[in-house]
Amino acid sequence: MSILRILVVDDDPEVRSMLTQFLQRNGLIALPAANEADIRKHMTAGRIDLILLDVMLGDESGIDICAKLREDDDVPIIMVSALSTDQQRMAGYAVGADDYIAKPFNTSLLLARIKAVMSRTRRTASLAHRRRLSRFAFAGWLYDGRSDEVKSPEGYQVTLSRREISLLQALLANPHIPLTREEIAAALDVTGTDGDSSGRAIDVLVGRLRNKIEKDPKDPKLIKTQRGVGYVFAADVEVTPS
Amino acid sequence: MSILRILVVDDDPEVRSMLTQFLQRNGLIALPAANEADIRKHMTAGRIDLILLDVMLGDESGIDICAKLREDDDVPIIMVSALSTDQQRMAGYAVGADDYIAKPFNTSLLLARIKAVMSRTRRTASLAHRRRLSRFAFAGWLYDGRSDEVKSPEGYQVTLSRREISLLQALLANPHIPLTREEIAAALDVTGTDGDSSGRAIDVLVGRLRNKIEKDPKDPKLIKTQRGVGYVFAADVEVTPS
DNA sequence: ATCCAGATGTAACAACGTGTAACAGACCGG
DNA sequence: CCGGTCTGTTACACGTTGTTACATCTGGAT
Repeated sequence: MSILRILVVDDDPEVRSMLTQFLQRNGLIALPAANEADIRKHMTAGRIDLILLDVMLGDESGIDICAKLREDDDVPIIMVSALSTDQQRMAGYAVGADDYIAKPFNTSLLLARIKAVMSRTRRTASLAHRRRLSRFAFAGWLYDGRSDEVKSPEGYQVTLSRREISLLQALLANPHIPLTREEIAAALDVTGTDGDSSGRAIDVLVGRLRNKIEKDPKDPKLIKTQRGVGYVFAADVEVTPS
Repeated sequence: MSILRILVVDDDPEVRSMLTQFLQRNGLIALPAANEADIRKHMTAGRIDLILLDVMLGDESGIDICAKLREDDDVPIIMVSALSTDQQRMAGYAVGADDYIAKPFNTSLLLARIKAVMSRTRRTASLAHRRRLSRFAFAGWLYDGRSDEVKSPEGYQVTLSRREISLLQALLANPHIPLTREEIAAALDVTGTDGDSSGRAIDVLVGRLRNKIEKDPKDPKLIKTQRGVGYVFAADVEVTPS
């Protein structure tokens, strides 16, 4: 079995250096990266077994990068953050992160986590297939994650706005799991608008998506309201390769 | 396409009860166990898809149990602890735990964690099928747990509120068993309101549900009052897949 | 049998949660 | 410039929920 090649992604050079040295001292190959371009370069240049991906990468969002990586790669990803709030974890899981660890971390725990994730990866032989899955079928509808196209049960293509698609993605990634408005907001845009907004934007957005995909928006069957909690995608979701 | 069977292992019966009810309300089959012997019994008796294993089990150590389980089974294990020290996490990962979660839980995160672990192990096609077990027939009424729809003996759909449905679920899950107000409150809402409320909310809620499903709410036949105890669902309940 | 303290039923009310129409501002293309 | 789309904010309507106050019932004590 070959030595694990870990990609360490952090915009802070000191953290990068410390982590790579630590991993190397523990028998792993550690490659530093500061941003998405670095990640792409390393992954093109050679095999990467696992990515330690910081959530805050200066101008870039680790969550966004994770989501993009997931579109075309199944490499295990451990998200790293100084703030491991539940919302962030949900967002990370929503975009396909394998695990989450908070800074400052116990380095021994980090090693244990890395081993656990790699162990799981090996144990799940078909994990690669799951990570490439990006076509979602639900209640006769079809959402293709690559093309961002949505087709109705009758075969019509339905035009959704950027926000509506993001909301649909968040819901499809968590079928039958109630999502709070904060969680939805976090999944929609972690680094963008101020998350402190106490407005009704999510409700309106949900209403707009309902108007487009529900047979009867006044009696929704797909996106149900869970009073006092938020919204839950109530349809079965089948995920297949696109 | 089977429903997830979760084994809840905790020596504290209150925690066990709370967790199993929460999981059941979310469409999972939850089986309680207090110690290793219980675990072995359940795993011998039938399929277990995932184990929520508390670290501290009275005289027994969850870590030790996890290690032993790993010797001959690859069932996914989420370790649970009130103290999520790094040492404990490391020990858990070292003996093969799949994930770790600290009490008290964010229940949405717990569900997300369960889903993530199950997705990784490819043990489930989708969480979408979890409600197939939950159609309840009683006295001509029909409650479909999948759609949360309630039909009267005359075939009319009756609209129940979220709380009314939760109450009905709790009653249907325990036919002919008197439930105290505290038990009903616990079944209704684990993470919400303070359970110490000495108000009359449960009584009012029961009254509201009676108004909707009793032929004569002043002379209830379905939800009977047991004075000094609480309420008992007096009708026979037949549970079938929906 | 009567009495009564405690238990329970319930109407009324206030606060809260959610749906949604209307509007304004930003943005883009013709 | 104008028109169309997207998006969040605002205001209002309506359903839900718990609290409060009072009426009624009940079971045990006398």
